[in-house]
Amino acid sequence: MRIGKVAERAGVSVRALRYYEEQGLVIADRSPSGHRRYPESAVERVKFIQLLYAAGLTSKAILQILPFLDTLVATSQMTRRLTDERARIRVKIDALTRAHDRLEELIRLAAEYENSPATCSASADVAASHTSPPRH
Amino acid sequence: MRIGKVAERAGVSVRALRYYEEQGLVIADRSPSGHRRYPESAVERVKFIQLLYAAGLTSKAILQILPFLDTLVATSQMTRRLTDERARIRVKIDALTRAHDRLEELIRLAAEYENSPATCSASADVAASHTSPPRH
DNA sequence: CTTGATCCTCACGTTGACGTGAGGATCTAG
DNA sequence: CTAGATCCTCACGTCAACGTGAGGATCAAG
Repeated sequence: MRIGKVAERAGVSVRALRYYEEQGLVIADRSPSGHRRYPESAVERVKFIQLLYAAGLTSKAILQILPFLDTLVATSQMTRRLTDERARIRVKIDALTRAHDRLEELIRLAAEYENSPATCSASADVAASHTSPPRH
Repeated sequence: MRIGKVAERAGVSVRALRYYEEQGLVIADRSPSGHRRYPESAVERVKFIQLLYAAGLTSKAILQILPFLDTLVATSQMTRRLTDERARIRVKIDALTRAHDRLEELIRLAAEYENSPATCSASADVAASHTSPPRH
């Protein structure tokens, strides 16, 4: 498959695919004229790479993990990498969840304000609290 | 309070605080000699800013939201900003969760391999699947 | 009064995952 | 066989949230 088709089917840019090759994430052989040729499996591989990028992994970290997809051989080091990244993702999910909940709290306040703009100033302390439960 | 103390208590660098001021996120008045003076409330404010940064918001986006913390006046535009950012965070949580689950799947495979390296090649298709459930 | 800690303002450096032409070769449909 | 689509390789640009000195003023304690 040519690079444009892979890009389209995987939902990334052509430039991104060249970058992935540069980083060693995807290997493409070449046609006699030098054009990249990808196997069908490249599409799923790129989607997986995108998944990890979206989770905040760096290309170096992805490069450490990809061999497992190819060989399914799990050294203890590979297992540790996988669990380490999973842990990192968990931490991020927790941080995002805290931010989400905090925004939700503010949105509730905003809704209260819309219902009765004049009588909401008593809730001002809630906006300043960070983790503590309501202390009225 | 001086900048060093705020940095320490909020868990950020002095440079970060200067940057926040540059972005209009935190206002500090100055001593006659030009040193920044922060109110106590600055610590919580900076922690809130950090929370939003950690959730992937840009300083511009945070700048749009901060006035609500100060005034607790919710225009319809403000409410929309809050809900928009909450939605964006949700999307990120979902993406992270997908990556997390995928890694978990791989970790299970790795564990299987460790238990019986020779008999696991039959699971090779699992590593290539993306969203589909086990189809044995 | 002095000294070490803390603060100030420029202003350039860093990092990662690409974007964006420049300039040119190759492919493919009609 | 020709033209438009697609591809190639450099190689510099981007953006955001700071890091990192340089060079100098200010503060707090003894």
